Amino acid sequence: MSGDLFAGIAAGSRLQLGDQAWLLHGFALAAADALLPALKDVIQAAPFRHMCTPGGRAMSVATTSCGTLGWVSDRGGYRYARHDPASGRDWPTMPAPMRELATAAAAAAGFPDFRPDACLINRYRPGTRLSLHQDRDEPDLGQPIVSVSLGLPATFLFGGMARSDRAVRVPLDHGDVVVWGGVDRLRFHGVLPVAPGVHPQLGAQRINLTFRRAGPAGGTTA
DNA sequence: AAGTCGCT
DNA sequence: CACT
Repeated sequence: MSGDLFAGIAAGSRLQLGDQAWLLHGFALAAADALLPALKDVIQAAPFRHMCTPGGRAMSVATTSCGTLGWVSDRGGYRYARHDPASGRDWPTMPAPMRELATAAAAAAGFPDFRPDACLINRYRPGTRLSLHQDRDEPDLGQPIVSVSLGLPATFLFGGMARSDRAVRVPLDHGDVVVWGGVDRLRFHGVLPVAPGVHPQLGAQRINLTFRRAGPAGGTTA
């Protein structure tokens, strides 16, 4: 079973998920303590909310964002917005410890010049999930996606270029980071329903940070 | 009418 | 499966 492939991964090891896709096991563990207070401030300024898909259904996962651009979804589609539609205000600034972690993780995975301007923050309570999808709303697909797992464990699905392609199941724990870009940038991915549990630091939830470059290539969105 | 960062 |  695929779980056996991942069963004995040492902290700090890098596991290749594709030509340009990596699981960096435990990469965020050291940074997590500095990250969590900053994250708490972000969430206070821009609370989690349930967005609707263009199909008109509410996502089970709750989302918010920080950075100069935030990911939003409604009946009109997916897009990046400069303002939080719930408040009309700018998204909270991306805290430096978050940005630096993302840049370091990208570099460790072979993407040395990652400058994220958006961080989508997803909150998974037990039972919630995210079905297979592509991240394709960013203009510069040369920049990777950096995904940081915090709190409860989950099973990440890493698929192919078509939704129907078989997906690899990747167990993710608090502190794990997945990076994908280049030829793997548009691979379908998702998260299986999160199992009930309580994490010592985060309680009954998993929080995923996905860092992206959502503004123009190389440009200074801020 | 193909596709759904959907659900059962 | 049902909805857009």
